[in-house]
Amino acid sequence: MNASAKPERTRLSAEDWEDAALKLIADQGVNALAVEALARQLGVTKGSFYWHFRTREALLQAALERWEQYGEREVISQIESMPDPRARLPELFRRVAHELAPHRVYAALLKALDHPQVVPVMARVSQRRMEFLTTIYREAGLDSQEALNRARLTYAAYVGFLQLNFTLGLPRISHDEFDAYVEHMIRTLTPN
Amino acid sequence: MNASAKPERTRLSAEDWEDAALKLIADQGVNALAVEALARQLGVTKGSFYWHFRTREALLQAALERWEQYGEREVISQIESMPDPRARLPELFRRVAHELAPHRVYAALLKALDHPQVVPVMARVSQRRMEFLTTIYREAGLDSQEALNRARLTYAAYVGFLQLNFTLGLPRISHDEFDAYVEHMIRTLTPN
DNA sequence: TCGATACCATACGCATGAGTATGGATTGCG
DNA sequence: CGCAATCCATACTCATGCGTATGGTATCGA
Repeated sequence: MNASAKPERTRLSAEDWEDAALKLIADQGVNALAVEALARQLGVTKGSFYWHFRTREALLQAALERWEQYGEREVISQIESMPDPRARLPELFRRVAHELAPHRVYAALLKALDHPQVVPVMARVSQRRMEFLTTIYREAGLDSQEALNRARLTYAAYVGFLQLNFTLGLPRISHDEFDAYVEHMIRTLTPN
Repeated sequence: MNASAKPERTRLSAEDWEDAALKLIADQGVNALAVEALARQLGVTKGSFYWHFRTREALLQAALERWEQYGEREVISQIESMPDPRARLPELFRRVAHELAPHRVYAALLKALDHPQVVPVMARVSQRRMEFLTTIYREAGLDSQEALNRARLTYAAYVGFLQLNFTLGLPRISHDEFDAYVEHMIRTLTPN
């Protein structure tokens, strides 16, 4: 998918606009999603945009749905295929911690939870991830209630971390220190 | 301070505008901070505003500084005065959990971390709170490194919780279930 | 009481960004 | 080749929201 990134001077499709929109959202947030700005970045004008989309709102909607679909998927299935349930949590934590790039859109959308269009998307995505986490905690030995609460705690820590490090650049943590933090988190949040 | 909320028809001061601004920020976020909207809400027009402030930016700056000063303060000193260090963490968690109203501004500012004016404020506030948490963890028996990481984890969980429940309304948790969650969090994050 | 200062209303200018109208260029296809 | 679609540029309109100019009203001290 997407054969032309920027240099090729072929004509654009709706998907190109959606990809560019997601890129811009990841970089500058949902508020910065302006059609004329996007057009400049793509080397065209508004005239092009309004052929592919009826409105700016429609672009945002399409981009969000695109992100929701082709979002994670792989990570979940790979983790689920691991034989030892107790080994899944550490593996999940380390993976997510070391692949922060794909989470930049999520972090940006987190800051736009007042926007009516992003709320339902974030609600669905967060809900799915929470359920996944709860299942893993159950398989790791926690009872139903404990697993749910631990999943809430874990996911909150994940969300909070994104906020505090991506956008806000708290005392720019070093690479080694970050690894130590991840291991600390694993020890603290993994059952026994 | 502030003798007239809305009904009294006395004339306004700069502080009235700042309070109204903070209220609006807590309700609708930083983006919604418009001077004509604020003026309508206060029953006056722009003409009033631009007598007290040179620009919209100046108002935001003043409101942020006001919030940073008269923000928390009390909680920290009260917790610090508790004799038993091990009892401080549970008490802190329960207090924060049950007084979420004062944290609405913080939650709103969290969603505006792309705004250059709020970043330094949030950096300072978060930094202070983190250091406070780290100290408490040390006094509770953790060594330096562990205390810092545990503080990071705890504060991230706090921040994430604000996002997931204030703005996003994840499966609207019940009151009893919320208490259970808080107790679970205390058991999980408090040393031994 | 009366003038100076503090506070506010009205009426502007001006920039930005969404959306429309319309015509030109390019491509696939018969 | 040639004619439809498809894709894009240019040139507008329109609403919003910041900031300014200027004049009016209230309030307080001398």
